[in-house]
Amino acid sequence: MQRSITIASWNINSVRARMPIVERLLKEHHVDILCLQETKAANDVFPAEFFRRLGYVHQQLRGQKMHHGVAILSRLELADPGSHDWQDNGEARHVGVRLACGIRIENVYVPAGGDTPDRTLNPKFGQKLDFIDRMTVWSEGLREPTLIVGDFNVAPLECDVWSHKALLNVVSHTPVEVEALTQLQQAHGWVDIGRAFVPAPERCFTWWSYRSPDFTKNDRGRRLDHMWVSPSIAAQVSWHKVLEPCRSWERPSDHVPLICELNF
DNA sequence: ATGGCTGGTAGAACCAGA
Repeated sequence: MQRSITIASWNINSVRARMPIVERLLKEHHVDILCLQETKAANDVFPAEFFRRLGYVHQQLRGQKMHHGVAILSRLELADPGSHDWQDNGEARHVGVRLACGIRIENVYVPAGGDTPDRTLNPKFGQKLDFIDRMTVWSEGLREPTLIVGDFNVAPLECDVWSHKALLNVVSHTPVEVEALTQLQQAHGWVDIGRAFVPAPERCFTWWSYRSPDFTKNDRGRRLDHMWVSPSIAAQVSWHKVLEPCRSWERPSDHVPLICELNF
């Protein structure tokens, strides 16, 4: 068995629109397992053969037409695939697998939550909070060593956004979302790999809006994407990076990849 | 100046993202 495994996570914002830069990521970085979110492709139009040719012959696809969709592409064998419906409406937002070493990989796309941070005015915001609450209940019962990655759509710390004050009432950084994510983290003692390797208050954004003509100019980023690991295997994570340069690649996603290595 | 853009799908003065 391999002594180490490299795992990447990327909200790709349409896998079919990003095939050149996905290929670039996989060729420039040693990635054993790639977790994608927002693939925007039903399974029958997912570019499975493209990934097979790159060596990612083990695949777990959880797609749907138009929106959402997640996938795990792997050079290593994947076992016991599963999918939680934490949204409770059938949307394709989670897929999980077990690796031969016994560790589970869970790949999640938490809903964005709409514009208004009030569940009485905006049902999508309530769905987001309920989604996180269902993940919390799941985490409370979790016994297997697990790495959970994905677009959590919450920037929890003050230093996880370009301006804490400006974003306090903006969905992704509101106190109620941060509280829900904190409860989720505590339910399993999840270790935030991002902040373990880039300690607060160091800048660590993973998303920049498309709306700015030059995202580097004002640097109005947020840390929405995360990798969390069970406390029992936290010491096995040897390094972690946020691949910020990918935001400047041609025809980019608005999110950048996260990558970490697990040792045995 | 948190939408100024981007994608999918339809063929929209659409929807969604966050």
